[in-house]
Amino acid sequence: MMFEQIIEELTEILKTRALSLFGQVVERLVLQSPPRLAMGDLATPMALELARALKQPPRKIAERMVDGMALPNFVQSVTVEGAGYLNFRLDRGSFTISHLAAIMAPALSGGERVIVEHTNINPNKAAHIGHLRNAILGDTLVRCLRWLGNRVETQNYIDDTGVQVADVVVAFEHLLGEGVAQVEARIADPSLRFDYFCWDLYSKMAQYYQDTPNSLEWRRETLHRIEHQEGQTAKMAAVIARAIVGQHIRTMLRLGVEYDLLPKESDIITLHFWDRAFELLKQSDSVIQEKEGKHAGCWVMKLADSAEFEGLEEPDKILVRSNGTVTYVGKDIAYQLWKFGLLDRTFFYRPFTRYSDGRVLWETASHDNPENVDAPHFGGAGRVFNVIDVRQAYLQKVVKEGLRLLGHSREAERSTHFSYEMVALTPATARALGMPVREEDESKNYLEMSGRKGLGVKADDLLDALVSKAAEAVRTGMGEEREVSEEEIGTLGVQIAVAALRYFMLKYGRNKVIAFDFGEALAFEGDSGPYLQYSTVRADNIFRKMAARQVDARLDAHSLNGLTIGKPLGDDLWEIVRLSAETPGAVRRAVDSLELSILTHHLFELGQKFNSFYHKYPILNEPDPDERQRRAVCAEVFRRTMTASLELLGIAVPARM
RNA sequence: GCGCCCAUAGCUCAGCUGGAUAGAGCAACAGCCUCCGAAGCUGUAGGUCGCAUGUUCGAAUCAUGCUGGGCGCACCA
Repeated sequence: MMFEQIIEELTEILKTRALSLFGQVVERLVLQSPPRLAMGDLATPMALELARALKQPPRKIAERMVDGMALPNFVQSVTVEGAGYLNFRLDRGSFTISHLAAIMAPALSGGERVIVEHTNINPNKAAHIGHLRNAILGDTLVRCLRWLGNRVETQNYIDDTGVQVADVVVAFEHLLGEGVAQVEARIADPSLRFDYFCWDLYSKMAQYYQDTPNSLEWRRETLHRIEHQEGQTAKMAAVIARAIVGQHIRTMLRLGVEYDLLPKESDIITLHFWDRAFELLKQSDSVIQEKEGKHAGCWVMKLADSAEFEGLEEPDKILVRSNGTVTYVGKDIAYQLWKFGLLDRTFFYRPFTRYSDGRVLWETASHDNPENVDAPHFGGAGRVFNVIDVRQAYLQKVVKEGLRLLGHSREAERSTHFSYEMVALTPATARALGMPVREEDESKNYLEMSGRKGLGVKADDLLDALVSKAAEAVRTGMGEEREVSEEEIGTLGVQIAVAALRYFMLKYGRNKVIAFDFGEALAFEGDSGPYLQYSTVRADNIFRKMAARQVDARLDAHSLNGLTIGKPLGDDLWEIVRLSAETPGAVRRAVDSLELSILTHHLFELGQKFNSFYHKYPILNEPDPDERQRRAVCAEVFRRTMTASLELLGIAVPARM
């Protein structure tokens, strides 16, 4: 935070100076770390920009800027370099000592109420790696937003009345001829992975529809019964959805992903959220019923007038079908209104499960119940992030436009679609999964996963593979002299596997399609989560060894008060401190741009600098106590920064590696 | 057809609101474990930043137009 403050003060000083010396108002001022450390710690090309307006050589302007300039705390000097850059250097010693006391301190809580909706997997089959990208992006965003002081509520929306659930119900009833009791028996059967079973069943059903088009009538009937909560069919849908959601929650928990609330579509229907939203939309004239044409009888939202939707061949979006049923977008508009507290009704709640720390994961309910009184206040946030892949960009725009048409343009502005590209499979991976790859697909870089075809890598399968590989690495890496229990190997294996997976999903820009390849996902070297863990464990080991050898690191709170650095830090040491100081800025930039890869990339750079330092500058064997102290401070800065930052990524620091 | 996204080293990607000599990882090659544990480190090699024009003191970054690829544009979600 200190570094950001210095940047702020310096920016202010420079702007004021430009105004008083040259009468120039500088709107935006670039002030960033120069490309090489020799050029100082912060630099601005502002004189180059001013040169045009002032018709003076940039260096001359720079020299006038510098002459007699007052500098903020910790800024030691300013020089003019290159074509006319202003380069600032920090007082390395005093900065390091002050920085150490405040590394990665979270912002004070009490900020804005924010809802992040993510995961949102159809509860009809096992989660796959595409869902993992969603959940990991969402969860990491949540962690960063909280660290920045926001009060965040995490929602995982459950579409328990949709076509996908209906299709599995159809398969159980018509393909297998089973009823609710038999489905419940399958769920209770410990030898069966119910979500895996449904994965296969769902793709069989899709195939059946294709071979026997008449069977689509089953889907229509089933969908209707589910939506109207009729009989055994609706019961079965609820039973299936609940069991699968439970499994999804367990899968995500393996990665450290937790939620606050599971809003269910069935409750949105039962509690007539849509009816209310529909009234509002009709009142505002933003939806009309078509009397003729191909949409005759439908209620549509007219989008032709909005600049956002310019050029669309079909500028109208159907919200209510001619048979009177509401589309998904309609329900989503109602849900989005509720999130902002703009719908004059709300849910009932009941606990779905309890996490190991006692925190309750709530689900919505359609009726009052004894536990409802204990539920916290949900919804009514000031800002909403919907983590949904880019293919739904158009629908998310429609939802946003719905808010705007209802006069809630502020909320529309504060609705953010956190979009990201899909996870696809390389042809090699698809083949490895036993999927026939068509000849025309062979030359492609990647193939889209398909739930209907059963083509995809299941989340738990990938995790299992990662865990066993990590455990194996622990086992072989430990050597014989060390006693490691199987239990500890298990723990370490999971921690390392999760690090590899979370980092893998975060390190790519969100607009990049990830062509999933087992080899790359299983990599523990180089630009990877385990690399960061390893570097941190190394730092921890240094201090553990120090304690064991009775060497006082002199880094406790008391010693730090009187700590002096002595000689200034050399470049290799200082670079670590400066990168550490830049980390909060990296978190902020990552959240502002929704590019979480900014953070992983920054931390990787920090890790590299540390590993390099680790080899070059031994600490325990350094004879000079002052030099040893300087190096220890550096290692301490690193481990505190990395430990706190890994927490933001949902990555644990293992006890050993 | 219209809209959005992508194109940077052999492969996978960084490159922050335009700024100083375009950087990593993997793969390749050459080194480093009696020395805080080699999941590591050091070095070598590898680039017409898809193409063209333009804006600018300055363009991988901005604008326009191309080329190639992906995704959307359902009374599915």
